[in-house]
Amino acid sequence: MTLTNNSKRRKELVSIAARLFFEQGYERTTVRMLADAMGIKSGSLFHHFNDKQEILCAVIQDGMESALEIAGEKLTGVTDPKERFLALARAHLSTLLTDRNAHVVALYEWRSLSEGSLEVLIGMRDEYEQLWQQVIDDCVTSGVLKGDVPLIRRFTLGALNWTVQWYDASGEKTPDDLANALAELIGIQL
Amino acid sequence: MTLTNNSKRRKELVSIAARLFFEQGYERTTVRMLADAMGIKSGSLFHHFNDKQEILCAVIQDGMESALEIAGEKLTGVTDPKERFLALARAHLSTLLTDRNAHVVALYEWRSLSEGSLEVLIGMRDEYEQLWQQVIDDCVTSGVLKGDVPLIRRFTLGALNWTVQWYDASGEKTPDDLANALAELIGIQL
DNA sequence: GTCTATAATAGGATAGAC
DNA sequence: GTCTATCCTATTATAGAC
Repeated sequence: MTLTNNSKRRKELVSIAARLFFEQGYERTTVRMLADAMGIKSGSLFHHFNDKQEILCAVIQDGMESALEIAGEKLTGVTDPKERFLALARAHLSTLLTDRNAHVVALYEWRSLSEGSLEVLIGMRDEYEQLWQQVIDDCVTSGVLKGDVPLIRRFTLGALNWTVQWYDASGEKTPDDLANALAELIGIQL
Repeated sequence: MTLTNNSKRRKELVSIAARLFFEQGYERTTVRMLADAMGIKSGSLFHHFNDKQEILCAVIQDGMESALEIAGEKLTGVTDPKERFLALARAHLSTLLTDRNAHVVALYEWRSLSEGSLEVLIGMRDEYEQLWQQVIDDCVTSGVLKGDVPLIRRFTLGALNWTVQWYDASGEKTPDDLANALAELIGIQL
């Protein structure tokens, strides 16, 4: 069966596709490039996916799942609002800058998805934003932050998402350093 | 002559291209779509531009020029560090959310440029970032902000650039409102 | 400066053998 | 699950007339 299966093989292929989509963008990546990187011929790709955009959908789904998973892990057992904010920011930068593929694609290639794929993924995106919303809401309620919660969430995520454009993994700063610096910028200090 | 001329006609075409690139992205916009929107046949397009990517280069150059120009205007005569920060943030959001085309393309379609076009444009980008660097440096020097200047610049620009992804022009908030809110979030209040 | 016509190729996708 | 072979269409780009 070909339709949305979850075979181990398919997961490997999705992971390779994530890398290429991250490096060159979805539109500039051809099915032949994908097949090459996967070590198969382009025709064989369509045994695993119905079309090219289904590959993108799988990558983005994977990216959202990891983001949710890592965020959940890092928040577990943390109760202080400031610490929860920091944990979430670190989780976010970790999936963006360390894992470095699927989550980035999930953020930047949204527009290339077909209507159908969108529906499935919007729920996951909302769930992830809801996580941020709650954490920031706690900060505002406890007086750690001041202002409009959705706006703070969007500015924060914007600042974090944009790190993809300039972060140099071979530099001195770790993703955690960046998370700390952003928290400090908006007045969050432990 | 066709090469990088600056005819009025060409400027019109660049402006139309900016709109399409903004709406659908560079790669998904075909030369036929461009020609259609311009009211000419696709063959005629190549009288004005040597190839498709030269159109992108022209759009990005236009975007950077307006950004620099508007920023310069809004900063003129403003001396207080806080006010300069606000003026620059407002200028930035104005070219991103009101003008809404070329500057956005300049930020988001960078990767589709060829090596050659890159060289010309990198200088303009650096100049624009230098403007931000100085304004933020003044804020840090005068004690309005605290922290690493390049990092603050990148977080700030990230938060602002990401507004493109979620801003709703038909909503209640104006671009100026957003600039104020961001300034407030990082502790800048007049 | 724009048109028509068309070249040249790249891209996504399919069919059937192994 | 992969290969070979191939189809079909979309796309960028050119040539020459008006």
